[in-house]
Amino acid sequence: MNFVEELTWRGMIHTMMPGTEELLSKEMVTAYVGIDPTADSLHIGHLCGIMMLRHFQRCGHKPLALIGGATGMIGDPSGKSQERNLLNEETLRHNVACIKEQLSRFLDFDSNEPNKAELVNNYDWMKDFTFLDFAREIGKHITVNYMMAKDSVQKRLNGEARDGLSFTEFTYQLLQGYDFLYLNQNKNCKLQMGGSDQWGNITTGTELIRRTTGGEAFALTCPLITKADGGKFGKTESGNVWLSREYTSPYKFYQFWLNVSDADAERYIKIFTSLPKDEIDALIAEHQEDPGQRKLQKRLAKEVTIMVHSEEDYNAAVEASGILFGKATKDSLLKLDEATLLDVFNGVPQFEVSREEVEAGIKAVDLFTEKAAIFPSKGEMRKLTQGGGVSVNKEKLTAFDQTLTVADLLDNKYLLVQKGKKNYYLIIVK
RNA sequence: GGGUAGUUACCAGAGUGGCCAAAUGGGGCAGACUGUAAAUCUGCUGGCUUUCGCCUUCGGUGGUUCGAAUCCAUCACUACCCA
Repeated sequence: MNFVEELTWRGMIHTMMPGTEELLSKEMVTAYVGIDPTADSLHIGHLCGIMMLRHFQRCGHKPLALIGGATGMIGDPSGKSQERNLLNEETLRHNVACIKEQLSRFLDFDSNEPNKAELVNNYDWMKDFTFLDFAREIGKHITVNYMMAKDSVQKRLNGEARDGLSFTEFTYQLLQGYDFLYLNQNKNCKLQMGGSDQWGNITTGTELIRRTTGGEAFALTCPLITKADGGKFGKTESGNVWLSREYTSPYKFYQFWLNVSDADAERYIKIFTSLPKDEIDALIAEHQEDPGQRKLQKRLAKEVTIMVHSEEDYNAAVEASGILFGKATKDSLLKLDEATLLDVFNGVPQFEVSREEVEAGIKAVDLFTEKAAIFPSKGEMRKLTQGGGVSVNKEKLTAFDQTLTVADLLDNKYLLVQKGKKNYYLIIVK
């Protein structure tokens, strides 16, 4: 199955420039996807582009990951970004290193194959490019009329929520276009991929290449990942879902995928796993027969967790989920030995308090707001408790100022607090 | 440079001297029901307080007033039109 066929059945093609498929079938092609290094970890919003590169490499082509060290400083006007801060070089270097580490789980950077992946940073070729040179060499090839016609620009100029567009942001598409030109000339890169929101920026690049060097260049975009209920993909109540375990624990990561709705699961498993078509088709059929089993979600969560983290992390997450969401009671918690308990709660936020404070008996409110930052305010905890949303050791808290003592501790050491159904916290008494 | 409109909570958006911690909608969180899903119903959604109440908030600053999101002055920012 060739690259385009692969992406097609996976539902990962939104728009493709005519001629792309022919190009891919006649030679090994180099393609790139851009990534902004605004943090030292990728989040799952980046995953779609990365998966495109991964399939690309598996189909024998050469993937480039472009880190937008320069463009990331400016901010893409498509989407509602604010003016961004300049990243200093040190931060940038750190972020690039971390991102490369993460990318290496998906792409092969180290082989001796001709199609090994490469990482490039546009800061390297933008930093010494002066404004005058840029204006003369790049700017003169593209008309403002052309740039104005872009959707991302039009939206800011005439849309419902028009809020103006600074010159800096307006220039963004040219900078991105120049990246493509540079890679086209220096790396023989002929294809740029990205999310459908990047279409306008990408075509500025192909246009620029056509007008300056007459070279051939193509564009391919994937659909924006959406949720069936219209919410933003990749966000939970605690923010972005990151690939780094520092920001999103493997347990939480696993839970995110497990909680995907039926309506989304079919699309996601095609996009975010490398499972072959017949296997996915079989899973979908099984799932439709008995959706309550959530076979799709479980498999999706398994594949992605193993790919991003590891088999051990996956097993730990499954075990923890079984205990936390199974028919656990206070009794079953008491039966766990300490090692298992700690293992299970590895990915759960933990707080330490001193033994003296609990020995005297402490009100739950004080413990959960002052000693451990489970609730931001007492009022919030009170309201949630009154609504029946707070549990301690799997038993609902009846009053928010209920007094807790040593007798409530598991293993004489731990307190398992539940905020809502899905948010667990472990308090360790030292 | 000139003119016009505007800046209210997470977002959108009402409120034009006291009845305003501020309508309504969306989003978010929680409860019930379920399958850790969706849909539906219910509650909450500035802080402290069991309630009463108190404190902080309507772009910034200063003023008028017994009392200001609301009136005045001034500054800043944004959008649109003209140059």
